[in-house]
Amino acid sequence: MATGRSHRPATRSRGIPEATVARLPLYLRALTALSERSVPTVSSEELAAAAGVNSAKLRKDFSYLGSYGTRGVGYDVEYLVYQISRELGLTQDWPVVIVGIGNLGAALANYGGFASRGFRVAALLDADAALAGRLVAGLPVRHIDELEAIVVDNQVSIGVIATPAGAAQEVTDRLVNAGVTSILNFAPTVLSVPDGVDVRKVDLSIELQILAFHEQRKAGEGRQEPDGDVPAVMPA
Amino acid sequence: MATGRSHRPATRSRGIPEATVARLPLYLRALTALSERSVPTVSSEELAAAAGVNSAKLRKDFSYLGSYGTRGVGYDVEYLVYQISRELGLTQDWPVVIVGIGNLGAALANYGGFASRGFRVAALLDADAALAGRLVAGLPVRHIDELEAIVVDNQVSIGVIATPAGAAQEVTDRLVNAGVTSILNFAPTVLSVPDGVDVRKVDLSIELQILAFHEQRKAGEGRQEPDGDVPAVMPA
DNA sequence: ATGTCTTTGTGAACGCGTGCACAAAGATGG
DNA sequence: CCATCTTTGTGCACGCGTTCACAAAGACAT
Ligand SMILES: NC(=O)c1ccc[n+]([C@@H]2O[C@H](COP(=O)([O-])OP(=O)(O)OC[C@H]3O[C@@H](n4cnc5c(N)ncnc54)[C@H](O)[C@@H]3O)[C@@H](O)[C@H]2O)c1
Ligand SMILES: NC(=O)c1ccc[n+]([C@@H]2O[C@H](COP(=O)([O-])OP(=O)(O)OC[C@H]3O[C@@H](n4cnc5c(N)ncnc54)[C@H](O)[C@@H]3O)[C@@H](O)[C@H]2O)c1
Repeated sequence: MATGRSHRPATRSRGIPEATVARLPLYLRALTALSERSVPTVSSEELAAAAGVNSAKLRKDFSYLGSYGTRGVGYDVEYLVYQISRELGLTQDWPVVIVGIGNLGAALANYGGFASRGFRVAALLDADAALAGRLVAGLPVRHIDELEAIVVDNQVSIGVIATPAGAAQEVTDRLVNAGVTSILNFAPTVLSVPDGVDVRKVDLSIELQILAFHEQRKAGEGRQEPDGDVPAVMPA
Repeated sequence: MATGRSHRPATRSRGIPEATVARLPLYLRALTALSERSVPTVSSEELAAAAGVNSAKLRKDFSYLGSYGTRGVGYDVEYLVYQISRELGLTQDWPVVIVGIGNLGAALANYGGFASRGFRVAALLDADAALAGRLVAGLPVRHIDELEAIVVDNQVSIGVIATPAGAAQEVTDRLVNAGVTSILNFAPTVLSVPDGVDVRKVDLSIELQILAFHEQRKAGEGRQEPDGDVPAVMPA
């Protein structure tokens, strides 16, 4: 079992900073909207506003991809859509398995934005035998025993985990063993994976707690915390 | 309408760095698990491993909260649970409304991890009149018209948006107008909010695209991109 | 061709976050 | 009371990310 180092030091793959990679999908979404309205070109200022970022940041981000703009005019929308799609690897198909078809897993399976960008749900997996065969979003739920075969046969490299926290590590191990190298984890656990496997997590509970922190600050504005006001428990 | 600057420059509220705030829930989760196993104390090394972070980082994070450790021993688990909870504002109740009770909204409503940490679902709201009154996770779905009254009456300060993208900005405006100052957005749109309102977004599609980017890199290992291989479309 | 005007692409400065490495603090045992 | 051993708390250096500000590039009109 690997130590789950999962924190590569901001890998900067071929010179594209991680922070930039995380924003490319945002730009792509804004550009796609422009494209649908048949807007031919867009300035960094306009596009930045649409994506909710600073325009200098956007220009610098694009500069990592190459010089795709025209001074005095802006960026060609279609061309940029293509370049970003290619950079993100969206010009190819990515088979995905979803494991754990409960409330969340079923919602994910039904999510339209999945297929829209080259992500194809190859299979839905669950340990509950009672679920097996049932159709969710038009796909039959398969039993978890079939995991390895499905991953290998469909060359699945991306797995989505929506099982309870207790099962997440075991599912991860099986996915990784079968050949999956990218995992999107919705279960509230820290996953251990070998080097070379990417894990991203989505954690509702953490997001809410961060909001609560700032909310508390807003409420306590001006009022000074006594700070010595610590009841009861103290360490030996 | 405000410009939706939502990016405060790493606010550093009362000296606690934003990056630290984002990790506190992680520590809290690990500590809670220890607490349930009645472990009295824990070293920074052990806790860091459980939370999947560097131990020096963890110690520095805790140092922002105060000197709660004992050299040669470690940290008192219960005490730390209390301190972090207090810092995050989890010692009080946070009423939350969920807007858009479709696939995702219903899954969120059913999510147990919600109530477990002081977040109480005050109401479920949807525009679909056919849904009104139906029970989801034991709560009746209320019509969106009741939004303002519910927010005011329950002093709701946190809103969760799970509507289609097209409705998200309008829902946001209404929430903010009614007094909500923190928003967790699941719809794939950039939201504009006035200063003082926090927005956090959860975007499945973006996460997948980031994974795809790295996946593509792994696949293309060694093989050099010709880079001049750009078909068809070129800007004038 | 030349000048003007717009917008890109980037050099440079700065601030935040991370991790090493170690001194100081305290526990523990004799 | 002293020595030893463990573990914290932090000074420091470094690298990444952000933003400003501006020179250069190109479009467009005359
Ligand atoms: N529902 C939410 O909104 C939400 C939000 C945030 C996080 N989460 C997390 O997502 C996960 C799923 O949440 P949910 O509400 O859908 O739970 P759920 O109980 O409705 O669904 C879990 C599913 O996983 C299946 N499962 C259990 N063990 C399995 C295994 N070893 N292999 C394959 N499948 C297995 C179960 O049969 C079940 O169908 C949980 O970890 C939860 O904490 C959920
Ligand atoms: N399902 C997922 O896994 C998933 C994942 C990522 C993002 N999202 C996003 O979350 C949102 C919801 O997804 P979903 O799959 O639950 O969609 P859904 O269509 O199942 O549910 C949307 C719900 O919002 C309600 N609604 C529409 N307009 C409204 C309004 N103005 N006010 C209040 N309610 C309104 C609809 O009646 C419906 O019940 C979408 O924006 C989607 O892109 C969903």
